[in-house]
Amino acid sequence: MTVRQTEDRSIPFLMHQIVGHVEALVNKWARPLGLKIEGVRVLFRLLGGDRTVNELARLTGVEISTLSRLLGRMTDMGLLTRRRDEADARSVIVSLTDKGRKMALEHQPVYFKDYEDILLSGFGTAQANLFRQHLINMIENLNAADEETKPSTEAPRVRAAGA
Amino acid sequence: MTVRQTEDRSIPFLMHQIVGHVEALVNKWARPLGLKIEGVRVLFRLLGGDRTVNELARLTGVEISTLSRLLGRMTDMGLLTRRRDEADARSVIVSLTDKGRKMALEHQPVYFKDYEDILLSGFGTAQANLFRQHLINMIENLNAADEETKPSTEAPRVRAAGA
DNA sequence: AAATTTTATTTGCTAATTCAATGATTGCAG
DNA sequence: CTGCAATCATTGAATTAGCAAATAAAATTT
Repeated sequence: MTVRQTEDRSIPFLMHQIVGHVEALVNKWARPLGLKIEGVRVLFRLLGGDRTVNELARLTGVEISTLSRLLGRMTDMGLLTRRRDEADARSVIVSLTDKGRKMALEHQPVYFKDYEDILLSGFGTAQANLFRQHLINMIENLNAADEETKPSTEAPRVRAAGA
Repeated sequence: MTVRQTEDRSIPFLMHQIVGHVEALVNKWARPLGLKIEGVRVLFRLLGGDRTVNELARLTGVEISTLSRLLGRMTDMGLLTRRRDEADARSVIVSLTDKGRKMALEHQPVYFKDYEDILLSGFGTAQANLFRQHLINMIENLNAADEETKPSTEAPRVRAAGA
């Protein structure tokens, strides 16, 4: 099994391996709950308060059409509810049901701590914090790279020419 | 878009975001080639020599049945070939065709360097190396965690150390 | 205010992904 | 040698992903 025998030490690939491994662990763990990692993310995210579908997509990294259907399934499971936003009827607000909240609270420590602890085994506090900061810097780098790719901030006006 | 507005600073989640972002970039880049990131990984991996399907699955992190079908598609595209291993007729050996090798060589620098450079922007050499080492340590931690979970067999089945 | 554009969510369609089952081959104990 | 378990790869069937189109409600222009 050991994913060791690799010549590819590129950072993107190493991170891919780690993330894949952790997500496999989470999936395995969440299976008895009838969820996969995306559902787990939604569940715990909602613990922080109600969200619109759009916000959830941004916050969990799940593609929005995928998320829409996932929410349907989780609603069927009785874990959450959807209702129109009265203030802006385009939006749908997603909330946990009591059942969903109970499930989330019960497993919260495992999800938020255990997997990180496995990764950080042998790391000192300072090291861990530095590492976390590096990750945050990388996200900023990626966002910056996106900006460069699409410098159309000023005149993106595309007149509807054809169909 | 900026994936910034999140309270979740857990390391698994941060890494998930980064990996997702990078993979989206690679997918976008690889689209004109008719590939997605899994195909790109297979292509570049084979540059290091022929591999069995099993080895490729391990080395690329692609699930094996997914990989099997992916190899079929890439074979249809003329990028690689499959043949039975004469020594062990259970295995199938995958090789690049000339076309596949040419494609890989042509794009190798982009794949192996550009995305890492984006992530590491603003990092010093020492920082980058330290970060890389941390990632490697994390992979070892995950492998160790796997061992604990399945203490079934005493004998560590470490086969084919250096294929 | 009518027309147009933008934002928010859902759905249709196609392709890809997954788990589980199968077929084929090898390794090994008796 | 024979039977049984393990390994390798593929495939069947059901699920899921992701793009684009559809629907609907604001926001903006004219």
